[in-house]
Amino acid sequence: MQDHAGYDQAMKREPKPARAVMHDVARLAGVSHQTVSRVINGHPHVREATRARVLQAMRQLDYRPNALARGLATRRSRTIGVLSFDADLYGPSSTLLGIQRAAREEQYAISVVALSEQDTTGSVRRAVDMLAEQSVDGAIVIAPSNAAAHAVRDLPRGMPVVALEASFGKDMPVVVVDQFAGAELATRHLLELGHRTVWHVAGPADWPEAVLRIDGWRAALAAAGVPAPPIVSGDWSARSGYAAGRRLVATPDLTAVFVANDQMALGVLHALHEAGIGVPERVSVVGFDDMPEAEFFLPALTTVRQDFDEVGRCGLRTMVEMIDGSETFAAETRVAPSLVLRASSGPPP
Amino acid sequence: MQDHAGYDQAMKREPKPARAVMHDVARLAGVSHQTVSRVINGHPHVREATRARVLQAMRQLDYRPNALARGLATRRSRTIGVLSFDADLYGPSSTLLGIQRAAREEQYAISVVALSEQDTTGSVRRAVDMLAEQSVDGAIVIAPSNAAAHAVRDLPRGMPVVALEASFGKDMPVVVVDQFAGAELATRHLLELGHRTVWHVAGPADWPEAVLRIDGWRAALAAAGVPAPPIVSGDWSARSGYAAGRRLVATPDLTAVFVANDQMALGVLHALHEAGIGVPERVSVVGFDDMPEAEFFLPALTTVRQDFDEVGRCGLRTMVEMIDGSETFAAETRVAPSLVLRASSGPPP
DNA sequence: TCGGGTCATGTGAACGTTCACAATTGTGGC
DNA sequence: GCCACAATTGTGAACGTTCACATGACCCGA
Repeated sequence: MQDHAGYDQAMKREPKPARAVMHDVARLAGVSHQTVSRVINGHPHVREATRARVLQAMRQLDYRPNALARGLATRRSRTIGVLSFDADLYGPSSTLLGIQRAAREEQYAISVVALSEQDTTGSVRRAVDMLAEQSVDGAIVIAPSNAAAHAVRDLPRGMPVVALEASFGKDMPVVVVDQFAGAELATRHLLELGHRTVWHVAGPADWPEAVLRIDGWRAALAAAGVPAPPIVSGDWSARSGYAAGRRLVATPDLTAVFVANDQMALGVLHALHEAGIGVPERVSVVGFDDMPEAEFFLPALTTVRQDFDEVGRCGLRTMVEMIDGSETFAAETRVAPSLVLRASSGPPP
Repeated sequence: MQDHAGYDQAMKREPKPARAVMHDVARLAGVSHQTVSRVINGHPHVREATRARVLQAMRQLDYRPNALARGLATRRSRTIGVLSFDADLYGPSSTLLGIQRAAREEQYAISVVALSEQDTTGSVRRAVDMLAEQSVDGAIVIAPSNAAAHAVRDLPRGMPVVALEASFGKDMPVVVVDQFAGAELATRHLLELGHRTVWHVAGPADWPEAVLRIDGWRAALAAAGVPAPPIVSGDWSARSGYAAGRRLVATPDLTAVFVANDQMALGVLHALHEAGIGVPERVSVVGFDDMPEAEFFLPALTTVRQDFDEVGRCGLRTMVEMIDGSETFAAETRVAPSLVLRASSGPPP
């Protein structure tokens, strides 16, 4: 045994302070490990004096419970997995932030896996496996595009799942901003300003969000008895918005454009400016998202505000409710969008 | 015991498929659990036929190893904690993305805690505690501001830490973009265009990054024998940039501004436009970051490009090296910035 | 004075892995 | 035909919690 001790010491590069465990606390406080456990978990039936002694011992040893061991015993990891697609876009990334903030309040840890459109089925599969192996208590999917739908199917059966900003049928709770209503709002606003029709720069066709915005736009036009002009599509990036804008400037009767997100709207503004077309004097532009920068575009962008932070928070709250087994969680939470009026929209020339 | 079985069944709301564990696989394959473990971890000395049988059994039972149990036994969680401050800014959030991508390649899980400037010492402390309890193998701090320095101190001693985009003294590895050089680059560019002097809109004074950019700007001016004009400060937001811009337009001899980030630069552009000052005809503007939108500002923004994705990747790689105990990890990794020339800078009027 | 309850605490067995150490079998050289 | 040694597999004890019970001590009403 002397030898063994020697070996141990030789192996230790630095004499690590060797984290205190529950048993150490118990010994120091003169109680059993179970009593310590009770104190930690706030069980009743612990005498005040004992509790104090235990807490004192915990402080003295700088004890921190080991979440791994706890998770193993309890079959709850208090960790929620987040599967995030296209996390480089404004929407998904701020939704993620909302989730994180809410998680911290609820004392849940968040394990994020960021996937992108280009990920192969294999890599998505592996990412999902990782979440499963970590035995997360549930998964939140920030999944605007359809690619995510596949990923969801690979999650272990019986694991609670919440979808954000998209719905994959009726088998899981969903938190969404009402895209349809938002698009209507924007389009109606332009029509009410007196524009004869409203053009649309859409997002990728395989994103439910993009489709819903198209639908809302169409509905508003239809309600006004106006035929819908052809759609120009982009990939959400400012660059693609610029490309779309270049195509639009060739349109003779163009006076109003509803762009499916702010970044593309920026590109459109750029293209219009380049073509010497004044905004809003000759063409009005309305965006979608209300990213913080939108207010300082040239001109300041009229846009539809989505409260991503709120979406994230709601998503996490719903998740926690599912985990806690209450049967009362909302099947669908709708966050209302709102129109933010700025300088980029005005009456037609 | 019959009773017990009955109780069990009564408790189960849905008959959950009861995740297979290593022992189940072992039984099905007719080997011991240890052999299964060996197969999973790719140990040598397992007969090919046995390995095949085990793999088959794993597939058949849809077995996934339990990372919690593994972590408990092995004292390695294969999880890295990320402490992110101001994750709503472009820089930190894209750095985070780089970390995540790299982590996935290295098969590490990422546990993120997003903190903001407003977080009280207490809430930061609790966040750090959470990471510690999860027994993360190490922590990466995306910590531009000084507030983070405190948090780092609370991490358990002996836990590997890497700081990104900031340095807290010499006790931990650091990955940074050379802010000083970037600022010099921008300032020199403007001077070389013929501007007599260059004004500066700086970030908050308690951010090392902001200070380094100020230093680089000053150094470039000094090298040209030009006295530095007074600094205008913002908080990185476009709004604060706009406010700074409004103050700048009052300056009579203003011909060139170096703004400490792109979002503030957007605000400055807005203010200049509002005041009827042409860019770059009358005033040149250079930003910092090169966010994707910068190319589509009006006019397209000349800026200093930081490769945040690379910073994140390097940070994670360094972290993994530290965890693996190789003594060869870099104490400081410098990522070089580069100047991106666009339309917002030109010769003075 | 006795039973039946709640309070306060302790004991040992899970949870699902890996680790340290056997134990058993096969292989090649002499 | 025997020995040293490697290859292959198995056994039981960790890892640090919580859970299910068991055990006393105490209190209250009959």
